[in-house]
Amino acid sequence: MADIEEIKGTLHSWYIQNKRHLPWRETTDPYFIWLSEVILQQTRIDQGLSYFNRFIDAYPNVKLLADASEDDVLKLWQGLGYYSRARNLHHAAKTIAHEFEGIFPSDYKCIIKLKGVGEYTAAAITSISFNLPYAVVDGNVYRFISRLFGIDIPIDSTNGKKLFKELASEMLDKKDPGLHNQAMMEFGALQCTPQKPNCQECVFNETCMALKENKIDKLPVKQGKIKIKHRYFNYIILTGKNHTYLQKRTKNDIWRNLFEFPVVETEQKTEIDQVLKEIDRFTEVTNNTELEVSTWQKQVLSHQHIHYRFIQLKQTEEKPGTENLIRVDKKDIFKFAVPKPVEQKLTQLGWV
DNA sequence: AACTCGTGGGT
DNA sequence: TACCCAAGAGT
Repeated sequence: MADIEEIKGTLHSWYIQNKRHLPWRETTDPYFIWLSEVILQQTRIDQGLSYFNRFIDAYPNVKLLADASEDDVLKLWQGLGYYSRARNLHHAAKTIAHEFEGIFPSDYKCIIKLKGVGEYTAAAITSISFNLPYAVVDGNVYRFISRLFGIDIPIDSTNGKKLFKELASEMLDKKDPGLHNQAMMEFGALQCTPQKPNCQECVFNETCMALKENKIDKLPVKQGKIKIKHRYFNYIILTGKNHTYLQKRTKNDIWRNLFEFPVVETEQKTEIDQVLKEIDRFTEVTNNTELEVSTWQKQVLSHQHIHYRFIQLKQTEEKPGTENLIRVDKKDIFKFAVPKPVEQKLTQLGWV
């Protein structure tokens, strides 16, 4: 095996030649680095890039983000998923504005205390923005290191996390930790890819243990397997000529603090009549005509499959419900952050 | 420490 | 199709 210094040099050169040009690589401002790192958590660059640009456009500095409303921040985050990131981002912005006078903290211990900033993000910000020697360990780094050294300890085990963090720290180039960390991740993302990496043209194809032992497709090892839960949402669209009703999801559940049509959740695909009984919670069915029911569709989440359909009831006589329904003019619906199934329905209806 | 939180792309 | 995975964090 080549020594660590040689590996670092090879990686460094590879990065200089192959790195992608991205907006957050044009700056070391910790606000922009932080924003990009939170957006990119569990998210591909292709998916997050436009969100980054919209956020720095809407909130050019941390104070402006802190002064925004959570509803507005969530609206800008709509479609990106893992909405706790947006809520925590906003919360942390307020912390920085109020406790640090709007100046982004520069040491690891302060940064990692911010909501939504864990070990990975704290290491990324401190190394890239402040040139501090903290090694990042993300999915790319796990994959690259496990293959390079032929390590089959599960990356999602306690021992595995500890070992990979130690190895990443050993490999870290303390003279340029920011460049090194980004090189590790970029290499994992572009060269040492999850499926079918091009090992023939890899700069480490003579040092990589996994390639030598023909174990590329077996590394890294993951032990955890998630169990999928099925849920059934009957969305009730109550409409008048120019309005409808929305609710805010305030429980500790998926899509927390996003808006949606009032929903009747059932154990399975229930008969319409059964659901209609529940609708009396919202309004009186007898005053509604023209019932329109969509087919079932499915939204796949990490741990859940949400089966959903829309039951549209056109009201001839307005009867506001009893359960915190928000009466919304159709022309104002675009202001609300909504989950993907609702967004698609709104688009189909031509309301957004 | 296991579980939960979205969405989209690739095979 | 069904599965994997993606610049992880909070509880």
